[in-house]
Amino acid sequence: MPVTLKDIAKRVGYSVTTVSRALAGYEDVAEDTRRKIIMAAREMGYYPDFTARSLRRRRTDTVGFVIPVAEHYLSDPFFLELLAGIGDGAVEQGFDLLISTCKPLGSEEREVYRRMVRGRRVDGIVVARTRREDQRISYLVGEGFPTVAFGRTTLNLDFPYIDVDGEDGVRQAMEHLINLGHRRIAFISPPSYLMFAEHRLIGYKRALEKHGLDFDPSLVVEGELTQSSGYRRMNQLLDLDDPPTAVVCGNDLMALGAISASQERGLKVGRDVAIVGFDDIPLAEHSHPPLTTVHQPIYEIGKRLSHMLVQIIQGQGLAETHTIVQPKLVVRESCGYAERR
Amino acid sequence: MPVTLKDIAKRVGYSVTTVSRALAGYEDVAEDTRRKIIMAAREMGYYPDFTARSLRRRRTDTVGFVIPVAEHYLSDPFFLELLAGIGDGAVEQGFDLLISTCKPLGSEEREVYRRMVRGRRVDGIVVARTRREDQRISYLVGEGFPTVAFGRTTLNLDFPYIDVDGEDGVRQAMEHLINLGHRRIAFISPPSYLMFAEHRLIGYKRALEKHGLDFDPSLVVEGELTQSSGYRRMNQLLDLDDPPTAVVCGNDLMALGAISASQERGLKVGRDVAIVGFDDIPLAEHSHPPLTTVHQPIYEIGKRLSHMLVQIIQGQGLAETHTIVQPKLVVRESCGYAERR
DNA sequence: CTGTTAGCGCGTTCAA
DNA sequence: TTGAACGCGCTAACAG
Repeated sequence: MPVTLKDIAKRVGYSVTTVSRALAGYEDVAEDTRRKIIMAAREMGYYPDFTARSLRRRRTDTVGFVIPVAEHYLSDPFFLELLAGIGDGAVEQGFDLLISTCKPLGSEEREVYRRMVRGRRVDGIVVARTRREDQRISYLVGEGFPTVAFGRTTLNLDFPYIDVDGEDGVRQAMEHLINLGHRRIAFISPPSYLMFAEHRLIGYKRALEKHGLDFDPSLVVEGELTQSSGYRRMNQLLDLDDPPTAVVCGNDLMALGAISASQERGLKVGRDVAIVGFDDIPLAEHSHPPLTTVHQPIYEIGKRLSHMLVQIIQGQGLAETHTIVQPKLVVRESCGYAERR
Repeated sequence: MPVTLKDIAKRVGYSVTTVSRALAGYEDVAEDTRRKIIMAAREMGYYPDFTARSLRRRRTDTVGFVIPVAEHYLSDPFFLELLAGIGDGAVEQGFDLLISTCKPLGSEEREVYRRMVRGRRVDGIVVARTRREDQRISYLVGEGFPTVAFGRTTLNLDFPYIDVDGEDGVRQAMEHLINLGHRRIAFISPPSYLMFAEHRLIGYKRALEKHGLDFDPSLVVEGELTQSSGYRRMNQLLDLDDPPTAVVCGNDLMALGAISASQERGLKVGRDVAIVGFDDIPLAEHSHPPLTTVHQPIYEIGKRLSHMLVQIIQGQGLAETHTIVQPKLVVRESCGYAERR
């Protein structure tokens, strides 16, 4: 049986109240009494009951995060990094992290969020991979529940977020490819229901426009952020009568798939075809050839989101509620730069 | 303000108790009463308070998992898959998942586990990447806390686990390489404090022995399960006066690093040098060349661990408490098999 | 069938 | 400086 305040009280001969206050560090406890109580607590191995404390304080010191898992299980290192950032950020502030996984879109998802919110399971929620009209956000904001998001939405709602300027990221990638002489550049887009698909696509289009290149719809295909879908989409692009010489991918995983597809056809990536990713997951650096990609500081964003969320939970104002982070193109060899040196 | 049982009771004119029972589906409530109560609850948007319920029932319906993060953040897809498995398995049984991250070994880790256990934060814990003398296990078992592990230990303690037969996995890899004609085979080991490092090393040694090959200590180096450490260790091996022609790596990430290192030196992996990994993370299939590796069903193991844990929590007996899963070599191209066909 | 009584363990009045 | 009383929201034993 776990040791409770009552047990300590009985042992030292003080009331539960006094024990509680002594342990909580209240000033109105005699030094001597406090010492005795703390000693006893230590000896008896007292540890406050989390549940009871939560009920009383009306907060759980826990943040929630629901991982949207598209396939039967997830494999995108993006989430692992984000998770680590959120987790570490939470821990730094004395908060725990409650995780659920759930297929995106659909009623099950709604239920998962309701459970967390209405069951007062957590004090706040981090939403990632925002959607254009994100029902999760509208629900959470509607409930007045502390929420922060990685990404924007098209909703006319004010909520705190951090987002990466995907438009600019893709623009950087495009400029680089265009400078290298590419004219037929394809784009393997993330699923279009995701908000960042739109930003990245805009970056693609703007860059074409700016350099007087035509927009060819057959060069834009939609993938599912997985390697295998990148692989399939790349094959599709290479099957075109007039295939692209360069491809910008919606994330690194798809870029890796695209590399595989190219290599299987005997193309040398970086020479015969240029491939650029987005995210800069740890694998990107170690792929073969190393992947040129747009770096976004996922871990740091996760950590910062946690900090923001905790601030909101604790009723402190936020200095910045809408942060746009500038990503940065990391040039490696998959687009041929290295060979030109 | 959230709606409570009391609010409903006031509205329908019954006692809190009756409302509670009606909602919980007890039989001893008049059909008519139940209907009214359920209607009211629905209209008012009632949702049970998780914390209060936990306090009363003395259980949280939550399982805990502490991710051991060696570097400043984690990047091994292994954990993501395991996490997904544990999470899905938990959800299937109506349990939530509480996550913490923590550097392995050291006092901070002990505190994290104490917090979960003594604070009755969770009902049970999953331990992964067991260590030879795993203090986490001895602590948890000592506390009599529901625990399951992915991996064995050298401790003389009885606790439920699932483990992969790493010895046999490496044996399979070695047999394959030896059959292909390799005689100088290196082993990039996981950190030796990990239990599975030992099993895999034994598999390596036994295979050498069985085929009458000498054990050369300079061919065994210890890595840290990351790509960059695989990269460094591989370089070290290739710098030997008499470098190996084949390398078995302690996990896929290190194998990917080893591939990079080899390629940077102009070696063609699969022809000039054979590389085998362990895990079969999704990336393995898509690396270039595709990685020959020992497959272990990480997601399924995670799920099964969750199921076992919940069974223990609910006081049901376990059919199998010590499960050894047989891994299976997946032959791809990094060891040259494909070129021999 | 329904209500009363009685906590779960903790923290916050308020009075002594 | 300390303690008694009270309640967070829910559930369980018991009585009627």
